[in-house]
Amino acid sequence: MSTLRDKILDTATDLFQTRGINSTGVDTIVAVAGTTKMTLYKYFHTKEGLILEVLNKSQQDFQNWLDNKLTNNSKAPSDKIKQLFDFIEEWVTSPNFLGMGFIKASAEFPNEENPIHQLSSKQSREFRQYISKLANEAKIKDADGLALQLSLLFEGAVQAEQMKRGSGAIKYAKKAAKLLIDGAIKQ
Amino acid sequence: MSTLRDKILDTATDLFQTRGINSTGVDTIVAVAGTTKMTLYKYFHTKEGLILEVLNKSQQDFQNWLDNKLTNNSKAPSDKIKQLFDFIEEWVTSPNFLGMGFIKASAEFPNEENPIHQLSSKQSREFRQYISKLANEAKIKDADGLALQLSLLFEGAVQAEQMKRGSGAIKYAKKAAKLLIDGAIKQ
DNA sequence: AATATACTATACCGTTCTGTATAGTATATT
DNA sequence: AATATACTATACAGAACGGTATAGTATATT
Repeated sequence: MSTLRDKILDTATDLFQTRGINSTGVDTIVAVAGTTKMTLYKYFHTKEGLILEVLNKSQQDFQNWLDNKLTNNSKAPSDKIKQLFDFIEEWVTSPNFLGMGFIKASAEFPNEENPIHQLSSKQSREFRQYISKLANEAKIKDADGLALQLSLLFEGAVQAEQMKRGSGAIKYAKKAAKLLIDGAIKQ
Repeated sequence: MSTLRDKILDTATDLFQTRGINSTGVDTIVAVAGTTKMTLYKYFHTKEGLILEVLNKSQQDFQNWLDNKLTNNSKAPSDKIKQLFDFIEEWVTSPNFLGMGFIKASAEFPNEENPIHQLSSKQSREFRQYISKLANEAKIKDADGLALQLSLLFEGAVQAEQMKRGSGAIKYAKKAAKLLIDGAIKQ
């Protein structure tokens, strides 16, 4: 596997997050990555293809990181859903945090017919299903309902943090999540 | 007051929401509005100026609409915060709903130094303060905390609806909001 | 020594972008 | 009749956009 391909992917990921996708030209990407357009277009047939790969890799990285955190720290199977927002807080408050790819992408490509919007929407749905799985393992009755609510808190908190770094929104999202989870367990 | 200026403003608002801000050129705006670039640049000195005015007007319209709804329907002063998500639901599920301007704009202009990002951030903060005022009038102790949590639910639900129209997310946001409000009142 | 692979360098194509310059029309005011 | 105002029509400047064509280099494989 070429290391240049990864370099382009990583550079694009960073630039898309910090400058926006539409505001980042391929000339900028190759200049920062230290390569040329010919190489970029060898690995990624179009800019749209590159964007889709960036989104996929970002989401995979996040999901893998979160799943490892939860797996390595939970004793009982019902611990995971309770610890979820602890690790989300860790992720959001990390100095490396640049935002959530699919949230920004869906805003830049608002048309539901657009492949980038569709991928974003799919990733959001899959993340919600992941939370739903955690809720099910914790024997929560309305697992899907709780998962949807937690995902709203999550996306709201990420949105708040994207607007103003260090907003502290995640602290309150965590509190709200605890209340909702406790309420759902007692049912 | 010129009617053409308003026509340009309305057209830009619609196009920015449906196609994205960066993806909408001024040529498209004037073509759809049925005028010319000379007229657009007479009223708005730059595209950035137009964007800022579009965001301001959108937010004013939304806030006015919401405030009228709440004022005309609340008997006791504490009713407003309880009815908040009823009207948010009405707004989100309306066929005219195209998303929240400042949420999309902040994603398209992620740099916190950017004037458009800064306006978006300010609008989000002001909306949270508005909710905070409602919570205070309802004699809720941690009014700011509750307002922040409700704003996270709000932005999360809007985000969800922007990703997939008819997601039904607002129903669950409403339930969660009721739980959080009741919890905050009992304290 | 010959060949394949990976990559660089550079120039270019056609299009779109924001913004302006120039000239002309239609309508209302004085 | 003269003038101001609002607007249209069109062409263009200068830059940036995505994407390609051509030629050449450096390295490893056979």
